[in-house]
Amino acid sequence: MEQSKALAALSALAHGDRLDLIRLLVQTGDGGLPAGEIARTLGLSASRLSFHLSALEQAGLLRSQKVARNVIYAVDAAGLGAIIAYLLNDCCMEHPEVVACCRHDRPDIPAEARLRRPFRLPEGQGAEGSTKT
Amino acid sequence: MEQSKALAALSALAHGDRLDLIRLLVQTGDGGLPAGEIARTLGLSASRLSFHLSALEQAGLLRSQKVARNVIYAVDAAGLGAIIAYLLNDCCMEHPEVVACCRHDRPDIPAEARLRRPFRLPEGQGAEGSTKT
DNA sequence: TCAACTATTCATGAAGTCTTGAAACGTTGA
DNA sequence: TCAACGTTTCAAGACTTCATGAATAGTTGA
Repeated sequence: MEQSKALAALSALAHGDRLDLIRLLVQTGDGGLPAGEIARTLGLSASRLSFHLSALEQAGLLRSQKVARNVIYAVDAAGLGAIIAYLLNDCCMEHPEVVACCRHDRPDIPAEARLRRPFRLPEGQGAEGSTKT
Repeated sequence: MEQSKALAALSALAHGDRLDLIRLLVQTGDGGLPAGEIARTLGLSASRLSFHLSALEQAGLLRSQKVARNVIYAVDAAGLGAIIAYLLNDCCMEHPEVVACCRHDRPDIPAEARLRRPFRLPEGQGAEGSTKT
């Protein structure tokens, strides 16, 4: 990963609402959520959410897909993994103590917390199958 | 780790010069480097470097120690590990694909690259043994 | 005590980001 | 065709961060 992309991802993550947004979408899983649902859940105005969503999508941390009149957002796991890998490997050179600090197990996170609230579209509305530009 | 601390750390990391600074100090190891040496290595003005150093130290990513007329800076491995752990565990809930993306081995980083250029003080100048406020 | 050295702080202006509300755009169903 | 809906875009102002050079402060050795 280039440094410029890493900087874009770190800047995108350095904001409370956007961190909440990532957490929500990680919990939701690959199905993702439509923008309006995210706005209601996080209590954000439509325009503010749209601003945050596009910041995260431009940074490669989210994917979006237009479905009917909704736009469904989901985390881009590869993008999230890449920025963490950048910090761990490129930046910290796999420094043994850094690695030790962040690779401890977390038995306190129950498995069901990881993929809750899967989003289901109303019947009859299929996905378009391609990622939005 | 609280979200406010994570945000401070992410903001501090979202800057090219500061990422270079972390990389340099990770490579240098626990001995650290004095501010002037860092400024010369990275080609930064003294005031600009001081600004970046205090941003990183306030975010808990560096430690400093006054030694003779120098201030020696070194990475805070626990702090660096904590922000990576925050992203991986608290934010991404150990999402399997995210974890898979960032835990691949990196045999391309030679071991000697991790702790090069250890800094040695001129003889007779001992450390004060306490971290600067 | 004084000059040299190391590092930090301060003031200034430039540049960038954030928030808000209004307007615009495309989709859907009547 | 038209109104309702979901979402994005835009403009303006508030706020924050950044870069620069000058001033300040502490340490050392003569």
